[in-house]
Amino acid sequence: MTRNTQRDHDPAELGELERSILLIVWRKGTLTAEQVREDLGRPLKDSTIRTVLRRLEEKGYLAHSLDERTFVYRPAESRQRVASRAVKRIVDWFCEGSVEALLVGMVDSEVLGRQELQRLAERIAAAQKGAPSRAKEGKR
Amino acid sequence: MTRNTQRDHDPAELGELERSILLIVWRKGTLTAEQVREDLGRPLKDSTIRTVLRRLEEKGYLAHSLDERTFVYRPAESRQRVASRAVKRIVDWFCEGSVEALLVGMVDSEVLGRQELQRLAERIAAAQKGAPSRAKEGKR
DNA sequence: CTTGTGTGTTACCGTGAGTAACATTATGAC
DNA sequence: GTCATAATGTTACTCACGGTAACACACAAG
Repeated sequence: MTRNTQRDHDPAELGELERSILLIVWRKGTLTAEQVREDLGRPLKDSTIRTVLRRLEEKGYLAHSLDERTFVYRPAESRQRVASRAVKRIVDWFCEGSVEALLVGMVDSEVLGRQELQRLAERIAAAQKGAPSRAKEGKR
Repeated sequence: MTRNTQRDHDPAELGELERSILLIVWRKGTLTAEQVREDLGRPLKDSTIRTVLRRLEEKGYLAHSLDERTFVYRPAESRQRVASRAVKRIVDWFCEGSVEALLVGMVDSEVLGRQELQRLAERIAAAQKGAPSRAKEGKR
């Protein structure tokens, strides 16, 4: 009992290779380890790729099914969903839950430009009309 | 040369203890190692606290000055600023830079409620008026 | 039955964070 | 001057995790 507070499988606890591979899977939709290896621009051994894929699946980011006896991996969660959770974590950690404070900070530190903010406002307005009230039903 | 792509000192690369301590410093403003130790609810040795404080300073999150010969720590960066960078990292990693996509995802996964979104839109609108055009000058 | 193509298992290494002991220095009291 | 005290400085151990991969095993095709 030392550093283990509750590290379940929170997002963003990914290494660079893991992230790269996850991105590839998200981009392609479904693919095999071999295809991932080709897509990556790096000279990594086949077993390396498979190890990472397995770990990603263990962590809940990927899922796989069999095609003949070949593993075909698929995302288990959408990119946005994972990103959202990661952001939520950060907001919780550093902003004590206030998304607004976060946004303000983002503008202050130039992470978010005013133009983007502008478009964001428009998008939000549009979304507000486009889908009056749900955010609770299908959850996709 | 293996996993070293460009890990400078990006935010969110913090452990739990580091985060806790950082939060305390942000909350209190300025304090000594001993005060941090008291504020934390955990029975940690004095040297532990100081090691973490030193590491946080090395990473650029804290700064200190001397009061008599005692270190008085202070945040080197605001909570929001750090959070913003962390979010930006995530957006870059997972959303290929699109903040909009992120927001959409956050609503979809119920991380961000529609009400919050509403208020957010208002805030953004207000900010737009409050400070017509800058985001490039003082950077605080 | 051998070969090829996949998967399963296991492991080594480096780094970072948690944790802390031990050494050193400066200062004020005697 | 010396000693105790209160800081800081230095160093280190351990564990978990991620990068990387070798090697073993299984099974289908020829």
